[in-house]
Amino acid sequence: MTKQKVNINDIAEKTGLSITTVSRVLNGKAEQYRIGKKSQQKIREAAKELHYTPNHFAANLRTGKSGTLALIVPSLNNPFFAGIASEINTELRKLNYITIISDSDENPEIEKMELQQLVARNIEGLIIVPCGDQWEHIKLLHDQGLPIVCIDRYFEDLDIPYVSTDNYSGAFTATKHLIENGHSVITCIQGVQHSTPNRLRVKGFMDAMKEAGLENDSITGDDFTFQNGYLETKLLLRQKKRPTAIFALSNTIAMGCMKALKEENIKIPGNISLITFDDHPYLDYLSTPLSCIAQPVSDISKIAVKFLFSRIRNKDVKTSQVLLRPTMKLRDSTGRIN
Amino acid sequence: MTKQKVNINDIAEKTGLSITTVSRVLNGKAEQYRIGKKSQQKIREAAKELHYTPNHFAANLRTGKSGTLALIVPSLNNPFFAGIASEINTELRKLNYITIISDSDENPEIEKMELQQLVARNIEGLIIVPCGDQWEHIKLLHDQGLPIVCIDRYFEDLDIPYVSTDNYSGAFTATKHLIENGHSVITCIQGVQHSTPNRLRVKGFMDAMKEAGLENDSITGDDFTFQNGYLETKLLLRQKKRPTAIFALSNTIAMGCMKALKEENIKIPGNISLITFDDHPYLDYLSTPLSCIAQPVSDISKIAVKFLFSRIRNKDVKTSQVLLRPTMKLRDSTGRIN
DNA sequence: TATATTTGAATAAACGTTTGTACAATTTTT
DNA sequence: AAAAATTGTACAAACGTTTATTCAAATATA
Repeated sequence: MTKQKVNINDIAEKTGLSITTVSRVLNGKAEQYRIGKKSQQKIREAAKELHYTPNHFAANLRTGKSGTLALIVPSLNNPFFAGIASEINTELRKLNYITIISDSDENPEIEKMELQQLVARNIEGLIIVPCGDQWEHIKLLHDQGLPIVCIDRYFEDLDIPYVSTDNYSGAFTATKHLIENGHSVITCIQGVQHSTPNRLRVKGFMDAMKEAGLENDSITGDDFTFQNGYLETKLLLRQKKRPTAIFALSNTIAMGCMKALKEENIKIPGNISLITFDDHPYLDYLSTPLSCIAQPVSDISKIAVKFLFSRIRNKDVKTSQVLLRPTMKLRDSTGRIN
Repeated sequence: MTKQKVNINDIAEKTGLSITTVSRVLNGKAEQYRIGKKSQQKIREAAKELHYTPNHFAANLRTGKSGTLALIVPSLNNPFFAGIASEINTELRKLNYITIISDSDENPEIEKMELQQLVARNIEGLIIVPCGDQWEHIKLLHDQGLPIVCIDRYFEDLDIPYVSTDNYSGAFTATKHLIENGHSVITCIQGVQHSTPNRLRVKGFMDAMKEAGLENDSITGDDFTFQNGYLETKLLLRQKKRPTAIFALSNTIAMGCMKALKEENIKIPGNISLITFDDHPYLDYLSTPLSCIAQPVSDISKIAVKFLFSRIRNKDVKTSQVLLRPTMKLRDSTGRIN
């Protein structure tokens, strides 16, 4: 209502200089083009006075650069991903980029559509937790030169950079811990089956079992959700041969387990032991503080950003792929059995 | 590397039609401008074949419309805001808008800068949880015609639309519940003091106390954080006259309380009762399941989106401001005292 | 003094769209 | 058969920047 948006032209008029000069000063290229000190000051003052905000659309149309990065996660409702989103968002802001955060809702079709949208918005880079086992659409963008890094979930056989947790070793450690405490009938409740982290966790679990000479056919579940954890645990408890320990492959799954166990009035770790992937502040205050394999969320985020920028700044940097060691946090949910 | 980006011109050339015609067809204005059926089909085919993706920057430069909305929250790390962000993000996607989620880190300066950035990106609307008590920068945009709706926190005296919880009644109810259970020495640990929800919650607390004829000088704290809850509880326990109940004004604060209480080996609700604002799935599984005043997060988000769009579609709709009733969820953390 | 160099700034073309206006060609009406 | 209306499409300007090129004035050099 008051004034229309101020543009570079208004400043040019007000100062009596050309828009070229204004643009250059405002872009910090004053020195490079030897704009006089006085002119510089006049321009800067006018800009401030008129409350000038540059129009990114115009600038980006010209330069092709959008100053925008994207992050796609499978679900912001999962505290693990929310944490990552928060970290990355602040990291990227520091670098003067805006981040568009998208939620694929664990649905590859939505992921593809979002990606389309983002590309149309000329994103300069992408950090993604891919939610399916299809990689073509991602690979395509990568080949076209868009800087991409996968986090958490990734594609082992592609040369797309990634940073994730050493899921295998995490799962192996957790399982071994249970075994060392005398458990031999252990059930693993898994998440999205085809995802790399899930596969490696399951492998870690199985290898640890095998190493101990235990049979390991007890792997169940199919989603990183509360519901999955709840349902599978309910079913588990109806089995003839109940497990003495459960290894939940995520935070959310573990919560579902707890609900089921509570309903059935089964004590942790008295009747059953429980260990989970992913840490969370709440875990410490549960009726039985939950032991877990904690992923280095903050490091993952920071390294992902680093990888992304080395790509952005130098397109033909060689692919970096890294797995970070998780740490086991023992609390009270895993007990000894004889 | 392969092909450069395809534009409307390429399609025009390929079809032998003008870019005007191409543009019109691709924008669904074919009928309006009576473009022949054959031409339409040729254009659509060519677009598909060439993998055309429109350049939003160019389009938006021309139209001034960005197809982008923004959401600013004080902290994505707070599960309450993460939940809201997730909800809103999916709601807005359904409406074919992209959402830029920003985190002001509870810092008004950052909030202002983010807002600047967002405005430069021509956002068409804003949903914000303002983090300070300054409203000028927001009011300014609102007056300039940018559709804005505040959620959770808002400014009572301005005519900016908002949707929030009836914090007063929530706090009143919670306090009354404690009083009815025999508590008379109750401490309220508050969050960001100047924020409207906090003020109203404190008022609700005080009024309930007053109504019961109890003195109510026990209000402490200054931040919606874990640390604040922890520290204040620690201090509280060193007082000569310990409270028998604590009313935490947020989820995060309550977690801090619990940590402190645990450290001091004080049982809930045996030695002290605890009730908090904000619900969370975890609350049910804590050593003592936590009673709370649950905010209707999903409704808040949905209504906010609705308000925003009525503004977007009709600039001079009258301001809507609404307060939603919270519900008290009684679990085990509040006990009777004699 | 004439020429070369430096300093400071402007002109104009692009970026990829959208859209008001114009205008032939065809069909309908008079 | 002439005039009017309809149909289908194109031209060209605009959106707000950035930037390659050009150029005048001031200063230094020969």
